Amino acid sequence: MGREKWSGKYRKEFQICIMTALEQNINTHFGIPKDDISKIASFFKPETYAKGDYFSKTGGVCNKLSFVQNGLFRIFVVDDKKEVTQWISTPGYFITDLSSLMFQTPARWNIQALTDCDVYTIDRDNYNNIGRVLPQWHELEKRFIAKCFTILEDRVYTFLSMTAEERYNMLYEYNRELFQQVPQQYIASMLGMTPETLSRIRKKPTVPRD
Amino acid sequence: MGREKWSGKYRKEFQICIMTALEQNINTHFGIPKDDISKIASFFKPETYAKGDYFSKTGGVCNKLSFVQNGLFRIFVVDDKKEVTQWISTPGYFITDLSSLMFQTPARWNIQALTDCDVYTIDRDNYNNIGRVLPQWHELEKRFIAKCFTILEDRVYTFLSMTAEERYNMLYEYNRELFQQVPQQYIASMLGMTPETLSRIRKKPTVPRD
DNA sequence: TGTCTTTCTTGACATTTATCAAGACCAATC
DNA sequence: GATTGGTCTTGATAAATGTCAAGAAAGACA
Repeated sequence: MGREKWSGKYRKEFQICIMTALEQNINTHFGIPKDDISKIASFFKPETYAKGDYFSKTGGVCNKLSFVQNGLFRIFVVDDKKEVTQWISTPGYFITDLSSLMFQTPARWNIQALTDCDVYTIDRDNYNNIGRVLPQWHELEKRFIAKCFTILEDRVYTFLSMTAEERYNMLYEYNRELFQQVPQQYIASMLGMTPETLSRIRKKPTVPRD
Repeated sequence: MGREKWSGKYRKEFQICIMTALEQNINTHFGIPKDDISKIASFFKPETYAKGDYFSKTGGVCNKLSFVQNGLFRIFVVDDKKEVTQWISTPGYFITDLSSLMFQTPARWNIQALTDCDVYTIDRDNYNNIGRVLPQWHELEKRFIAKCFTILEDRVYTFLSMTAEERYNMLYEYNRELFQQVPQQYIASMLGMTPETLSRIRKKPTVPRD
């Protein structure tokens, strides 16, 4: 689906729709009044990425934060000519290179669109200004980042205590659509195994797939 | 060394000394005026833990945040009667069960003193009040947690891209004292390998130890 | 539709790591 | 100074996972 579609009436509807999803997301993470939610959401502007476009590149500076409305992004680094996929972002999640956005340090991750994507974006200037418009902002964001921290703790735990097969099962239960949407080699990398190993795990009759 | 020592003159000196270390730590993380640093530090009260004491237990609620002045804490969970060590906290670091402190949910981790420990502690009530005394607090804490997030990202990356031996080498370079101070089985677990594997890695002539 | 490219699967084999069990070491205690 | 409990090491073996190479399948595109 080409990007030209997003214009005129379509663009308008897209915008309304995405705002709602973004507002919903903000709502579930932060228990705050509707007004404030709209205030926050109003800082975000619609953007599109074509398949293959980079949202962020290692070494550059990432100066935006985006809510993914539609499409998939892959977060990865290139290490000795091997790519290591750290995560795949699906609709409903935010993407950014956190340390780069917050401390203006070089980005640590490549973030690339795996498909055509619709996002809602806030740039650094506006990002730095939310706190003035909405005094609770820093506290809300603190809580949000703390949640992300907790998720990463869980992720570390999976590597400390689970086998490759167990990690596969966990991801499959949590997000089976992913397996139809992205190349398995990326999922394998993100699970800390080779594509061959993932393929073999999925072949086992005892293991769920598709 | 018994805990009775921490009384009278000793207690006083300990307090001054720990404050300095805490203030120094705050200083390196947040570039803020001396006054504010002291203000923050003044919320923290000295405490001691004896070897084996629990700072936090899974299932309970963790309602404090502590700065480790002296001694070691182990963060772990019990999983199918096996213990999984997530991390070992050394002097200069903060300990807490973040999600439990922040959201008052059940603690996810056990945090136990591996040695007699001196810490500086803030309880939940005071923790929730800092923001009123020091308006920038939430932003500072947000940045601090974001740094912790980044460290965890790196930790995930080590599991995605490195062998057991490489992870050992990395930790050994970063903190070789640890190997003299805590049972190797805990370090092995934290590195995602069995004690036997760690022992064999350390036996190799090509690998640094002691 | 056919061609080209990428991704997935499979097999054979190598390597890494885990498991189990026994003994060595070390430090605390009576 | 023997005993005990905990930890570390070592060996034998098994299991899990990685590597390399080839072919199959699936998608992308003209």
